[in-house]
Amino acid sequence: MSADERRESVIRAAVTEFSRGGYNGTSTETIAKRVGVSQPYLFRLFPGKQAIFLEASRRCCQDVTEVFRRASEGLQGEEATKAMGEAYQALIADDPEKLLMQMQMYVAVAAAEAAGDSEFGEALRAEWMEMYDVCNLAMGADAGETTQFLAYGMLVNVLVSMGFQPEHRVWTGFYEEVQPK
Amino acid sequence: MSADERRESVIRAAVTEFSRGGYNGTSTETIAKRVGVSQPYLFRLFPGKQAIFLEASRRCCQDVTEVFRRASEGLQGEEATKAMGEAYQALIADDPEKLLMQMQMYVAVAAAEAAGDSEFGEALRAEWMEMYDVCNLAMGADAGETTQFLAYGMLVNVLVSMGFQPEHRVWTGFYEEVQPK
DNA sequence: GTAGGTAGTGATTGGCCACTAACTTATCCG
DNA sequence: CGGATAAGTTAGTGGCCAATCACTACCTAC
Repeated sequence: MSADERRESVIRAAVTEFSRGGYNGTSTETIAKRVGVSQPYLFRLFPGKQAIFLEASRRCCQDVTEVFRRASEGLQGEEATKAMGEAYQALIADDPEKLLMQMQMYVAVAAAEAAGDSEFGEALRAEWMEMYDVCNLAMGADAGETTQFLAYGMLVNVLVSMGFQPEHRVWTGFYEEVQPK
Repeated sequence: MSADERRESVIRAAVTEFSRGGYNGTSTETIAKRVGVSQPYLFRLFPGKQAIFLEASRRCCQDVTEVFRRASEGLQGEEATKAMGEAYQALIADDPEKLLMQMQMYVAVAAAEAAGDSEFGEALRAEWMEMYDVCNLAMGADAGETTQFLAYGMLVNVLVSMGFQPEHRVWTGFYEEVQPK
């Protein structure tokens, strides 16, 4: 297998593992095992652990952005919002990794920033803004709408991370908002 | 100093340190240093590291809940919403720890849940619901309103964690929503 | 066939970290 | 005084983990 192909599979494995354990809670050994490769070899493919995490985060952002882009393709306004919301729900349902990895990314950026490393955060803020802009475009460049849409998305992320089951009363406020009027 | 007083100062130190480094990125040594006590002594005051993290998370939730409770005291509907929003902004401004600790809590619960430990998450879900209920009460038990309020709060948390500066265009959507009309 | 590049491994290392055990001091009370 | 109880320490242990180094196996082109 070529190095590029390996890198690709490392990134995929890293998303899975980091999404569960976070940056500090995931060993490079764990990732290597999932890839089916020796642990030292990861350091040939990437300069270090942080670089792997960065690529995994980036990939995760890009995947979510792509879901939004496709869902909103050719649509506008309320229709786009609805399509994107549903697409995100579907994404979460069969790939909660993506959601958890986002959460891990947020705290990792905070930690890096606190440690004086701004490059890491800068790269991921850029990635995040790409997602923002895709949403914003679909919403007809209405910043208020975009913000609201993302706000609900973030609450979903948090509630899922916290392990609130779908039947829990904490979710009732969503159905009211999404369907009626 | 009595053990109870020490425990109290440990919790406060733990909030500070865990909010920066997260569960796995913060050593008990770091916390002990901040308290001004030897590291092994922490294990006399608490059964283990996770217990310290749990108490720190709990405290953080309670503090935020208390801010909401006080801000909304005697108010209702839109006035309560506004007061709580402003109170939260103020809290973030001079105590970003609280916000970061929340984020750390979310991913820690996800990790614990993934590792098969549901007690930890259950305790923190209960704490979170207390906050939810305080908001919900202030909003006249309108689940839709409550959800929306918390959704914006979560987006704020995420954007601050990600290190977006106040001047960044990502924040424009907020002012539109909060002030005009 | 041999020279060089590419994919990959085994062994190791230095450092950290949660947690334990055993010891020390100090205070309070009869 | 004496002894119990509570606060706190020093020293140590076993385990993990990121990163490095030196090595092997294979392929390709001359």
